[in-house]
Amino acid sequence: MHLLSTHREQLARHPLLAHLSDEMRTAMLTEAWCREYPAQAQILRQGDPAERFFLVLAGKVKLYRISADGKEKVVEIIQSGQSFAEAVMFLQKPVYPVCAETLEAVLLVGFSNRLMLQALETNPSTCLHLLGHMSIRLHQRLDELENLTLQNATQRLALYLIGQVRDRQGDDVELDLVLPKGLIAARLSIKPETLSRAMATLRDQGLIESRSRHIRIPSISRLLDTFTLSA
Amino acid sequence: MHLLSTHREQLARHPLLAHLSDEMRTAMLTEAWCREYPAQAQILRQGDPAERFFLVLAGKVKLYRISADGKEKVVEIIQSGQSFAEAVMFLQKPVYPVCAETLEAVLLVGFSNRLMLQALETNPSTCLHLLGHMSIRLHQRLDELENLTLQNATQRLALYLIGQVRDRQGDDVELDLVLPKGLIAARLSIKPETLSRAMATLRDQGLIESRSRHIRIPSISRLLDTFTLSA
DNA sequence: TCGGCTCTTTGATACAGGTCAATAGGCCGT
DNA sequence: ACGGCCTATTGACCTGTATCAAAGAGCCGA
Repeated sequence: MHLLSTHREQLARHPLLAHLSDEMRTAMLTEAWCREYPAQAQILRQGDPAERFFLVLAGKVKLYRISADGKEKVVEIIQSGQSFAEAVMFLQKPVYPVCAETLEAVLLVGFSNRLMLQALETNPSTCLHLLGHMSIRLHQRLDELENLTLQNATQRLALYLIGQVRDRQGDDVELDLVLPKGLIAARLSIKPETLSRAMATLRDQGLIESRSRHIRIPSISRLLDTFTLSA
Repeated sequence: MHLLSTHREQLARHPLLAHLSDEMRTAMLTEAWCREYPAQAQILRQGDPAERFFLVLAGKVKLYRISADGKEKVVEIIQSGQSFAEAVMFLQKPVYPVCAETLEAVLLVGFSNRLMLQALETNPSTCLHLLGHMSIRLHQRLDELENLTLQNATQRLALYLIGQVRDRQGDDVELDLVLPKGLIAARLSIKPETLSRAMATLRDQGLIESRSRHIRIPSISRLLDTFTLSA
């Protein structure tokens, strides 16, 4: 694998590799491949046999699911530095449960499931890290299920916006959306039109100000209260 | 802990305990408590600090979440023999993410998270089992998310019914619902009224026959086709 | 057997969000 | 600056599910 040294470091620091023995980590790294994808490229398809899990070094990857009747559900947007498909290797019949597609140019590293499983057999500490990792994922999904069933479109948008806030000091906050609105809509399981109307609603209530991608939240707490108090 | 020997066996066979060393398993079992609950009893509340995970020896347990504005979302129904809250111990700040309540008289065993974590540190094989376990859970949640967003009430009911089928030999199948309809509705995130109408729809289309809790599916494949073919 | 429960079904109506269609705004290459 | 293309907004309408209300259907306990 030919990688920039900055990338090598980034990889070695990743929690899934950091706690391996030196030989194991080296083995994983020598066996790994690294590839560049253009924007809108198919990385993997739902149902493909899963032999690798992945780490995004640069760019964004969209994970989505196609239902029997062709509709698409965006499951997650993987940002640079994050890994995905690490949970698949533990299935009896390892098959990717989602499709993956690049949103922009992407630099991707693929690691062998087989080697990783082998490594885990003698490395409880990495096992525990992975368990922690998957536990968090599991709880995120729970949050998401709750949001989908218990909150309406406007509330989901509000939660999304709050989740996007970088530096949380102060109640008045500004932020820039990292994704086009269409994708945000997909992520929230609503249509772009509905997202548009939801933003309008928040704007009308004075809860946000927005000029294209740039958004100001005059008071996060007020925004939160709106639906905490069943409004 | 005072347990019937049948229960002891059931416990020892459980995948999370079966692969522990004998001393570890004994330690877990001596430290565990076992309790009986009446129907409709609160077992644990969302937000409580999590010190144990649980195994249901008899009865059914409802896991649900309460949102900020008081609405309830049923996350899962735990049947006899299943465990729950095993993923919580890996969080930095272990706190139960759901409420748990008995649906009927329940016999419950509670194991120490601390001991289990300790056991895992020296037992990669159990780690791997747990990883497999959580991986399956994670993928179930994914299925559920897809169902919620991509399928309508009738389709969700159809999938639920198919999932309830015990012996899958033959296309013509009969089954008895194990839960009252109100709970099934909650599990599918719909109102009882809507469930009623959904059943009526399936009945009208000749896809099922139903007499109270007892249901016949003349042709599973036809039932599946109904929405696979985007009908 | 009779009330009095809860669970289920059915009907009427309301509302959120989806769908379709038209318009407006950005961004880019020429 | 122009046209073309993609993204975002706005409007009119439709559909699925929730909601409210009432009536049946089971299932006790007296």
